[in-house]
Amino acid sequence: MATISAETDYIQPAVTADTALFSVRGGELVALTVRREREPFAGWWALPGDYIRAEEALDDCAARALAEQTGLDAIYLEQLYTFASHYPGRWGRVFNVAYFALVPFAAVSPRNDENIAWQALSRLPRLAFNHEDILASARRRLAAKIEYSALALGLLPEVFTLAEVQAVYEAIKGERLDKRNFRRALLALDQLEVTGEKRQSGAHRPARLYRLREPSNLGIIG
Amino acid sequence: MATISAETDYIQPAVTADTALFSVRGGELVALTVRREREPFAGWWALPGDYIRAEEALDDCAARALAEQTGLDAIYLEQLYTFASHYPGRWGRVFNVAYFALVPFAAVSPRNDENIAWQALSRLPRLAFNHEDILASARRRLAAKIEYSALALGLLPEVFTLAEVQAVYEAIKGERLDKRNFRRALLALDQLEVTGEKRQSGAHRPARLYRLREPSNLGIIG
DNA sequence: ACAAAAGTGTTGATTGTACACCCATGC
DNA sequence: GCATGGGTGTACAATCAACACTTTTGT
Repeated sequence: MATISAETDYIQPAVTADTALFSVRGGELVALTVRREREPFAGWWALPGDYIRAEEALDDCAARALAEQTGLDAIYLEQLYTFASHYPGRWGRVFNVAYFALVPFAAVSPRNDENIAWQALSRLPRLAFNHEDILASARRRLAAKIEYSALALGLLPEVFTLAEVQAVYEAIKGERLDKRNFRRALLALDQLEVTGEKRQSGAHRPARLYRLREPSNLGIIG
Repeated sequence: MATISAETDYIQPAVTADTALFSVRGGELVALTVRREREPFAGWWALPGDYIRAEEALDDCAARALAEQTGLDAIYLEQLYTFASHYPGRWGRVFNVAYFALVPFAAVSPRNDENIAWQALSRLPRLAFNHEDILASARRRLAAKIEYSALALGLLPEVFTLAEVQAVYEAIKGERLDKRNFRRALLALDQLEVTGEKRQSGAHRPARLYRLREPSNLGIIG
């Protein structure tokens, strides 16, 4: 490298992994936030995240921060983008490696804590640092990925009705979908199987319950 | 953040931006490498890259390293993935923010230098660090993106024949394409215009020359 | 005249989209 | 018996994939 800068030139920044964790509650897309205790941005809502440890992998750091701060274990975790920020003064240079994660709705709840909250994406409060940008970016990725993967099935509990799946897709895409076309396409993925059970919920015909055939391969379909 | 680690816990790593720069030469997909002068991996081929400067943006760092080390200015540059490596001893923790870039073939040449070389992807030498992984990852991204964007047009010189465009796509996808279907789909993007000129190259009918209509919007089509 | 790449349309298969009614249940 | 969400099929449009011959040039 002919023109590399002098060694003293490169800086010693901090690196964090921060995760945009999505779920669906009551037909709305929601993201998990935790309240910051320390400066900077003490008292603000922020995405769960932490400084990376000395020998830790990035993915492990994201998963650890999530578990420590919220008690949740994501069913899907994927690196999203790295942001470089500069906070003058004692905080200096910070790199945020952003992650994007999903948990099944209603399957597990975060630790009951005033300082942990699901935020509806449609009524998002101001977030610390650049976390609103991270969340927006993660949301675009999620919307893009559900078009060609079975990823959204990761937002579902163990057994579910097809109407629930459709509600998840509608929450993510922000539009209504045709019931017959949706069900046809969904079942064509060949990822669901009927349990044989039904669920009664109101004064109408009970819905068939489904589960994932292979709990593993949510990534790309095919 | 209830359980955040003590401040002394987080580490002070080095951060680099490294770029997988693609082009097409003689119908083959090629990537640019530079020979490293210093340890670690002195003498090995590596992707162009550098440590980030104190107030530099990541994108700027990638572009600067490319310009300084190869004299090239990429027509397209996009962040790809961040890798965390650990090199025991004095090198310590390094984060590589990988970039993915394109330059037109034959449009500009890198500085003439023994220590700069285009490598055919089909005959890639061993690379320093994890740069083979970065290159493989960049190649997957390129292959995925050309399916739904006009990105590959960035690999072309200012004027070009449709056969040349097809050669670029075939090099990236690693398969032969149908001439008629390819041309129909390409022209349907509505990004090309005929120059009126023709290019004679051998004992056969000369080919019409095209250029990009809007040199700007290679990203997503539509 | 022949070799070599340029250029050009049609057809069938697949996929996507729009759309309306009957079913099972609780009250 | 009526209100409620569950469940199903068909027809048309759009897109994709396969395929072969004529044109222009140099030798």
